[in-house]
Amino acid sequence: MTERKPRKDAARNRAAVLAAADALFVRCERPDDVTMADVAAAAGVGKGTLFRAFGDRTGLIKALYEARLEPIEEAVTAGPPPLGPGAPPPQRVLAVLDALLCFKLDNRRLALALESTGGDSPYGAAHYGRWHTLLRTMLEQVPGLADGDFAAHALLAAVRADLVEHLAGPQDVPRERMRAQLADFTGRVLGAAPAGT
Amino acid sequence: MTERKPRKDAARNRAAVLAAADALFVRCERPDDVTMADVAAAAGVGKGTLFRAFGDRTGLIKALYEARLEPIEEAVTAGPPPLGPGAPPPQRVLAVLDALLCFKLDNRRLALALESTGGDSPYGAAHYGRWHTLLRTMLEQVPGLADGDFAAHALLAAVRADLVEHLAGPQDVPRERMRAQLADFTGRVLGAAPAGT
DNA sequence: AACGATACGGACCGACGGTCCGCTTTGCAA
DNA sequence: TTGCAAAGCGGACCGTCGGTCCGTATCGTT
Repeated sequence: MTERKPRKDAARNRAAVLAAADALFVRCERPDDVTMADVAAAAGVGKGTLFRAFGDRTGLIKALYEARLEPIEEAVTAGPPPLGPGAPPPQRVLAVLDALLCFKLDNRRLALALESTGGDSPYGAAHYGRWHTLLRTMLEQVPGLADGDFAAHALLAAVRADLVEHLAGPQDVPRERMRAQLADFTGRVLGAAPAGT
Repeated sequence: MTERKPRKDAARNRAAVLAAADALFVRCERPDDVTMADVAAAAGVGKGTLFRAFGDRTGLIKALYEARLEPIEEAVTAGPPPLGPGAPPPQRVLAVLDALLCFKLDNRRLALALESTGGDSPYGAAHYGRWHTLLRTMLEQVPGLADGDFAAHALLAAVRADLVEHLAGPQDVPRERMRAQLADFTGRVLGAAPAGT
């Protein structure tokens, strides 16, 4: 309805901006020494173009983030178990959180940029709602868990970008160790009692 | 050694700034519509004074935060159990996290300001290290918990200011409910098997 | 009283996110 | 091919904010 196909140059510029921003975020130390002017310059584009295409800084970061995240969301909604649907809830929760952790490790700066976008919290972003709903739904199928809603929030908090950055960076915790730690922690939440049914 | 007693007006101004900033942070919607100029004006002081006393914005917020936090740290290090030393680790972990949650509920805007101080993450702040060490130490005495270090980080992440804000604000979760949720979640981490010894 | 040390305060600066508007490009249609 | 309106471009420009600087006022000591 309200769909209007963009002009060719607009599409090209949008892509150029995304690519440039991506590269800049990878190379930067802290996310906010990538300025909008930097991105525009690196993309060979005026600032006006950049802001028209993405609205504001947050919009640009969100667009980048969603683009990177898409394969994972695809794998979760339509891929094979244990990530995809069909796996028993506990295993799938483990798998989803692990995937999320790996994603943040692979996109540290970008995730950091998104979550530390001053002003609005990460909890306003659309994708957060999706992850939370998914986790909550699965957690509610775990017997004995009183409150899936809060548990979902808390588990997601365990893979927040700045925590991951803190551990992977200054603390120098290796990737596999972090994954194991997270899996252990999550396992406890899912039911520390190893016996069952 | 490097201690020099401050001049009387300096001390008075410092106090005025702290009080003014405190009031402004309580009344504000988002932490960054309290500007340094606002604080200076509200305190009846020039910007120069403000920056000389606290270094920068982060310094001011940290000073405020630590001041507010002091009673709780006191209660933890020297008060009666279960918050103070002497309580068995699981109960004390519960008590500490509950105290922390209540603190963030009572100081939402301030905590938010501190943790969203763009640039450096919350993990650089001194008090974070203190809480983490305390929790880790206690968690390591809980049997079956493989990694107290990560668990401590993850539990602290569950009471992060913006999560608390998200739940208490937009989601309108009542205080007591949040406390119960956190306690339940923490209990699971500590050992979901309620039976035992 | 007088004088050095200390602190004050607001004009000033540089940076950044975001806007505006005259000019260029695009793509449709005659 | 040419003409033309709409869509898009880009960089000068703006307001705001954190932070600095330095001439002036205050303190407290002798």
